[in-house]
Amino acid sequence: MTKQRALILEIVRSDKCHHTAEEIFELAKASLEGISRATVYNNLHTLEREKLIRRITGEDGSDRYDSSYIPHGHLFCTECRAVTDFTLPTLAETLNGVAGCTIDSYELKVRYVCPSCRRFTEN
Amino acid sequence: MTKQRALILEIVRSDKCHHTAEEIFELAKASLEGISRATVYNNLHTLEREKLIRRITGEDGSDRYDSSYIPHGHLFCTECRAVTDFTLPTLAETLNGVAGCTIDSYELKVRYVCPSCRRFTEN
DNA sequence: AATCAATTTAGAATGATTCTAAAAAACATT
DNA sequence: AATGTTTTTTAGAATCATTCTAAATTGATT
Repeated sequence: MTKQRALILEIVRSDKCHHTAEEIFELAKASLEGISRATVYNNLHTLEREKLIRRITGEDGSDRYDSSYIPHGHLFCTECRAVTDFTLPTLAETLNGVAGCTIDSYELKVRYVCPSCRRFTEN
Repeated sequence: MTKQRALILEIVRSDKCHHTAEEIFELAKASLEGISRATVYNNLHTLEREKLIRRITGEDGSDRYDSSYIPHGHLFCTECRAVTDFTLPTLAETLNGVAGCTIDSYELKVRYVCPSCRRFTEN
């Protein structure tokens, strides 16, 4: 485990808000002067393959990374772009049934207008 | 409704396999000599906004388009890249409950190894 | 210290998508 | 059908996230 990889894992783990690779790169540079963008991408892939982090494909073209490997869904507010986690305890089981085998993983993205944005847009 | 838009809608509607924008562009060119790539992208966005087609963010960087606007999930085989539809009749209701309001839409992607690929990789 | 594999680096390359500004088409009104 | 207005189309340039490349560095092992 190189210091670059440890740092990137640390950044993803200590983050509540699903950063993009670019954001992680910026954060990493703050601690490790000369780190390269390619290193960030390489390690994000490696860590994902090792199931230490999870990738979620964002609404805006760039992928985001999530520290929790526990399967869960994401609520995307179409107004303010906030991302909120939620869990659906029985979904993985249900999907195994649908697929007819044990699934690798799932990604559930929900588009909605979050409560605080709803206050302004309604009426 | 321009002839370009009608053609693009027609292509998406008469397709079982979730084409990419590029594939739709190629198919469109076959019918309409000088159609531009930008027109394809513009219309895919417009049609999506009008809820006539649905966009799904594929596993491989490029978006795909789906003729069915009925909410449903997609099974992605991680071996052969095949995409299969499935429905989970109660999911939309469940998600309304989780979100605390009527959701706009959801996207459920499942990664697995499809039955025919499983035959080869197992044992 | 020598060796070999894995990792990192900077920057170029790629590929999907978006943008731009001008031309064409569609539409509404007379 | 002529007019003006709005929308759409077009070709190509620009952008942006990501991947690739090849050389340099690091780490682990003998």
